[in-house]
Amino acid sequence: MGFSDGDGCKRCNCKKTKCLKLYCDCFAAGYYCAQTCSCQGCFNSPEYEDTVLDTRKKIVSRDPLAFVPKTLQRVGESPASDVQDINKSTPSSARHKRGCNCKKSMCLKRYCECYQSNVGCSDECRCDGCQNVYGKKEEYGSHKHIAIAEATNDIPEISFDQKVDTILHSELSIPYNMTPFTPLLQYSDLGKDAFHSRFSYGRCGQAPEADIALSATHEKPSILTKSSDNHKMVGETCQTIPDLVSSNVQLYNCNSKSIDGFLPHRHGNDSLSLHHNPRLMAVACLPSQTTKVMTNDTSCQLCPESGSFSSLSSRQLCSSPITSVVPFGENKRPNDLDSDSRCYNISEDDDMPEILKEHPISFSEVKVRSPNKKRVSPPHDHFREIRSSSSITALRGGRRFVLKAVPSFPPLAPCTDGKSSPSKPALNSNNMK
DNA sequence: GAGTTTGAAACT
DNA sequence: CAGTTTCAAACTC
Repeated sequence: MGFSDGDGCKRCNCKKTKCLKLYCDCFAAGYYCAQTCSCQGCFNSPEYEDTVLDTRKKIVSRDPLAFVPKTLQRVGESPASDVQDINKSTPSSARHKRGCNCKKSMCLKRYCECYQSNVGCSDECRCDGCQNVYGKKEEYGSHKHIAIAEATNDIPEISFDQKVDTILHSELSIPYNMTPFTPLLQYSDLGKDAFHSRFSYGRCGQAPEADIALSATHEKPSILTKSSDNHKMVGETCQTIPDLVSSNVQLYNCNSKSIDGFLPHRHGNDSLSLHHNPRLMAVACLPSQTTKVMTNDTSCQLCPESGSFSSLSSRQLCSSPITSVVPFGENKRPNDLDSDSRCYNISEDDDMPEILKEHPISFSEVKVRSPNKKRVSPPHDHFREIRSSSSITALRGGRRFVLKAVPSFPPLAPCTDGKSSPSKPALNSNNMK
């Protein structure tokens, strides 16, 4: 359970776990421990990057959603409304990714993860006597289903684009005041060009940049980092994902050689936005043909109003474990995007790879592993949405959309005062393995 | 600040 | 996979 100081960094007090388990808030949040942590025998520092990475891999192999932000934006509600007053408002449109399991606290204390995240309980919660002031689970259950219905073809007056937008919005919207989150930006050129991109790597507000290059596609991505410190993990991390998750959702940059248009632009110390609003569209893809780009401690938000991605400071974020398939068709049909629209049009992909035309993917292939039987959330509902929305594809020449859930696996973002002291415990492999 | 309670995470 | 243990944060005094 986290506590943080003003700069948004977690502070932990771990004594036994060496800050290498999810008990440790710093570790769980994707941060290295800070000097101000009171932890003992901490291994969660850049010094032990390899150990940290190993541990993270193991945890993710057990629970692909382990490092996913804890709260999700709800369908059909603008996060902007939640942002009006970060300190006072209730992000009523958010919910905890797995729900809580409170028995005694009635979801009225910070023992409750929902309450702690300032979100209401949902029907995914298994809490007893829920009195969550941000919303009792019964209230949210009905709300969600309404929202899902809105995202489907069941409501004929909603346009195709609106439906897509609804889905994208629901998955990408990021309420404030949530768990820090590192977005997973994924890219597929579907066997075409490799691309280069930059992403920032933050230390709770600072953002040393790393250059990465990805090679596509039928293999695990090869990600080269060219950065000053601690960035190797990003590549390693990304490589683990395809093995760990049977499904994923990706951002695609179709036909592009760079995603510069998606580069985060930093405003001040820890506020980022992604400009240039590359046109987005959902495409079909084969899971094996994906390459992933992971950004760091900034999160991307698909802003319905501006039609652009933006990124929020790590402390202000939460996001979904599910991301929509959102390719960047920078050279295609510029008119597809309404200039001021909330919607991203789904384009016909003229140069859609043959393999995609010949091997349509059914939703039966979409699955989300949830090793933690107790609370894996995912995506039943999301996939209901998606499944429903998939009927949309019939409207557009039989295009199939495969939206797969991918666990966010945020690269560690050491706090500004992240530990790098020499007084670290000696690395003992016995402790780590 | 010490002790207790709580529920998530980890383990069996 | 259900039950149990461990853990660290939240809470109380």
